Formats: sequence, structure tokens, C-alpha cells
Amino acid sequence: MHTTLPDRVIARLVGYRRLLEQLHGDGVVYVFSHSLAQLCGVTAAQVRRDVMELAMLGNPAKGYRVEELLSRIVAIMDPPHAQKAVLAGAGRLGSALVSYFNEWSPKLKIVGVFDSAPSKIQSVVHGHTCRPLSELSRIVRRQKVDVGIISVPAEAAADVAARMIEAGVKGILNFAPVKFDVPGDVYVEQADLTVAIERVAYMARHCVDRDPRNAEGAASGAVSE
Amino acid sequence: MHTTLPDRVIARLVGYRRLLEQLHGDGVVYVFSHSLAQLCGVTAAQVRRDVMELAMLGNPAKGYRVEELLSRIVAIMDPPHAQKAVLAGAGRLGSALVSYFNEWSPKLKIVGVFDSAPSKIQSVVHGHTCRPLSELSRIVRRQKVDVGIISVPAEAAADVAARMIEAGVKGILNFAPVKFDVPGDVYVEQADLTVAIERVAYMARHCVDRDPRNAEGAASGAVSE
DNA sequence: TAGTGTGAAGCCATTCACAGCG
DNA sequence: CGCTGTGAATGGCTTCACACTA
Repeated sequence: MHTTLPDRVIARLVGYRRLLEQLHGDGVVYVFSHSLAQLCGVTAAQVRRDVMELAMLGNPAKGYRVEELLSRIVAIMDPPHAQKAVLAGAGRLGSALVSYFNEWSPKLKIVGVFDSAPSKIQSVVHGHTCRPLSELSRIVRRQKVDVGIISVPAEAAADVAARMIEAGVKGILNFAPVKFDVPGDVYVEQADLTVAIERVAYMARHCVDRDPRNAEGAASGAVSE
Repeated sequence: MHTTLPDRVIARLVGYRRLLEQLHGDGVVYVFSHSLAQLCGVTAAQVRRDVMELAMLGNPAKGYRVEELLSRIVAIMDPPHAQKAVLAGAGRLGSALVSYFNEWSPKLKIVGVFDSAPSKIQSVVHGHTCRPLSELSRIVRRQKVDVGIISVPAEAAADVAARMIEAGVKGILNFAPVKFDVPGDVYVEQADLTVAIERVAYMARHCVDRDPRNAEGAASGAVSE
């Protein structure tokens, strides 16, 4: 198995897992690559490739055992012990993110919310008392936090990132519309909403059919391929 | 020039534009590919390629004219007339998005906010009166909206997307953790925060140096391969 | 001489296509 | 038969390398 899976694969595994949990809950025992593919919006070949990465074998007659596939993905994706994160920037977006991740990423525990504005300090953001940025480093170090979420304005982002990295964070989810360079052992995921919306707006204006396999009839029956 | 630029290019252009605006404001007149590259976190070769897409020429002695480069990017990225968007799902994330886009994407105007919860209807979300989802279609059609933003729960997303598409939206920014299939002339950008955070968490746990140009310090000789 | 412009090469990720098997 | 497993082919994006120019 790869030391670390490519990030595209990780993204798809998250999708598969969601579907598999649902199927498993529904009592489905086996699933074919093409069913899973359809449900996740990828190709069947892609699913088979990804399954190969998991070093798992399916059965030509029945497909893949849902439970087994699910447990392999969980083994890869879920941390052995709960992973901790801090969030910097308790503005509107920041506090929405706190509640979002609290609700939807139970495996990742937010252990600190920080902001520089005196007006925010000590306010309670969805159960977390907001602290001054100066305390970020201490908390990260003491609690061995390895994920940081940045939702501060662009001007402040580089400084916040530097603090996080210096304190030992290894992964950063950055919502600020700037890039900063980081040591090679730190992973930064850009979640730049400005880029996202501009891209959508651009594509919407240039809407030409760029789908090779056009065929509307999603509703029609078999996937004849 | 391409009919429609690849989305990776679009993302970088947004980054260049931000930097160029700043440089232009600072009175800088020319910029070299490697300066811009460094500031945007890409390679110089990449910048030159992208500039080539814009069919623009630089000057080996001085670099690129900031103003010219900026205006070409703006010409491509900015819509001729203000583009309209609707947002479905006025929860915490949704309302944070409304204020975020109001503030940071002045070229895109949100003309409607929708939700299905009776408790939300008629409430005012950052200046927008929240309306029932049943009115989405009418508004989209009447105002010729071509961008939709989805921040409803996963279960409701497919239905909302279908309404938007049926009413004529050509680009969707989807924050719900599901995929839906769409006609080939509709562009969907997944902004799945669950995937983003899981990916960061995974990478943080597997933090190995994956930077090729790490260089000096330790190791022996040149990068032999 | 340092930087641009660009064909060619390299690198991935995805898809194809087909052997093998229940 | 239809589906899995997988080498080979494809295609797109990025980087290299070098002729060219101010």
C-alpha cells in the first residue's frame, strides 16, 4: 500500500464511505463497482482502481462485500485516537464552521477557537470560549493539536499560519484567499470560496456542453454503457 | 484562445488578479513571471503558460505590464453585466455565505435566499428576506439567474439542484456532501467541507515531507532523480 | 545576461480493453 | 454471461530546456 494516498483518492474514499454506510444501514451486503460508481458520480473503472489501492478483492459474481470495503476505508481514514483541531477567526464564517464541523466531523474535535478582536474574546462560539490568538501556540503545543483551520481575513492569514506551523500543526485548512509557503511536511488545503464562486460564475457564463457521454436519460433504465 | 479555459487556469487567474490589483495599487508597473509566481505559490513556468493563454506578450527586460495583464484577466473573468445568484439553505453556513459573498464578490449579486423551514421564512438574512423554496424557480426564471449556491442538508440537495437546473441555472456551487448528475451544460463545483477537513486530517496524520525541492541541510548530493 | 515564448518531455490520473473467473 | 483485476493507452497539466530578444 502507498505510504500516503493521493488526495484525489482520499476525496473519493470519503464519498464511498458515506454511501457504504447508508447501504450497510439498509442491510445491503454486496455492491457492484458500477452501482457504487453511479451513486458517487464516478466511473466504474475508477471505483475498481480505488478498491485496488485498498488491496481488497471483490467477487465477480456478487461484487464487493459492503462491510469489508467500509471497514477498510474507515481503517485508512479514521484516526486511531480522536484528532484535534484549532480554529482561528471567529467571524461569521468561522463560527459557522465551528458548528458545522462539530456536527459533521465527530472524529475531529475542535479544542480551541481564537480571534484577535478584543470584542470577540471571551464570547462563546457554539460552546467554545473564544481566546486571544496569543494563546494559540500554547494550546496547540500542550494538546498536541495537528490540524488548524484558518478563517481570518487575508491580511492576517499568513501570520496565523506561521503561528500554527511553528506550534506543530501538520495540516491546515485555509479559507483565506491567500497562499503562504510552508515547510514540506505541512499540508495546506486551500478552501478559497472566492475562487470557487468565481469559477462557477465563469463556467455558468460559458455554458457549453462539455460532457462527452451526453445522453440525458438518467431516468431511463439500464446503463448500456 | 480557448472557448472556455480549464478550471485550474481560472483558479490561478483569480490569484494573479488579486496580486496584480495590489501591485497596481502600490504603483508597480512591471512584474516578472517569477515574482508573480512566488507571490501566488506557483512556478514561473506556470505563470508564463497562463499568460500565453491570455495571448499577451511580455518584455524580457522588464517583465509584464501589470496594468495590461490585470485588464486582460478582468476582461476574461468579470461578466459584462452583473451576474445574479440565488442561495438555498439559510442555516448557519448559508447565512455566513450570504454575508461572505456580499462582501467579497461584489460582481456577483445574490438576488434570493431560500429555505424550506417555516421558521426561517420571512426572516432577514443579511439584508435578504428568506423565501420558501417553492418560489425559487419563479425568481430564477424571472431574473435570469444563472448561478445557484446550495447549502442545504444532504438529503435536500438533489431536489434543490433539480429545481435550480430546471429553472435555468448554469452553474452550481454545492456545499452539500452529495453529488448529483446534471445535464452536460451545467457546471457543478463541489465545495464539500467534510471532504476538505477529512483530507487535511488524513494528511496531517501522514505528514511526510512530500516536497521535491526541499533541498539542502542534510542529504548528500544533488537530486539524482 | 536575465527573462520571455514555446516545443518537447514528464508525470499523473483516468479510462480502455481484455484476460480470468464464478 | 457479467463483473472483477489490471496492463496498456489516453489525455491533460506541469515542468524542462533552450532559442530568442531587449
